[in-house]
Amino acid sequence: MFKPLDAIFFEAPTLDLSRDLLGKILVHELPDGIVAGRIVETEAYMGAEDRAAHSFGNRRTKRTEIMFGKSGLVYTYQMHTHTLLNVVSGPEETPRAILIRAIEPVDGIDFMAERRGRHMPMKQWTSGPGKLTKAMGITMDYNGHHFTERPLYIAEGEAVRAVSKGPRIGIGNSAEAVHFPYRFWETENPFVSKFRP
DNA sequence: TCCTCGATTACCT
DNA sequence: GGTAATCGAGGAT
Repeated sequence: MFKPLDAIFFEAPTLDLSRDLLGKILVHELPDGIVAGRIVETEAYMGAEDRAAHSFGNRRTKRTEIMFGKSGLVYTYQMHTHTLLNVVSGPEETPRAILIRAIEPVDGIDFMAERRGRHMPMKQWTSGPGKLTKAMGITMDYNGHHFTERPLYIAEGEAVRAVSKGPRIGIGNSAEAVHFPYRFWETENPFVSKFRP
């Protein structure tokens, strides 16, 4: 059914990879079945030169260590009460990452409905970085896992129709980096996260 | 040790 | 539009 992409896919330059991830399928294989969603929104964090990145100035700590590893690794971290999911990018020692901000549910609809609450409109199940990890059952335990390996991986999907780009969300205290156009999304896809005022 | 704050979300008014 | 939730990372002391 779904098959992990080869590791070479993740070796593209970070901004190219951010765009290439759109349309790909994020898959989580669980004992009870498969949960999968098509990636429709991403944000690039450009490491040493990017004030909004955790690894700005090559800051190397227990938390950011994984970003210095090879491309395609999973970087998860906690934001308040939520888990956020990133794809490590760039060669080793270049601490870049791509935040997966939204997916469009493809498989495991019942599982997602159960986890997000059956009364919530489907549009709101996965339209945000914290929402999609909850919907798909992705936890901090996957930090350091690789996206080419089961049970959590990225597979080929239906190509995007059109791509938009613009400034990233929620990085208000990042000086000049606030304006960098590092957010990518599929134009007019209803599962893209809403801009936060 | 102590303090501040966050790559968010949901619920309140 | 405002804010609580909720806790560890990161920097200051």
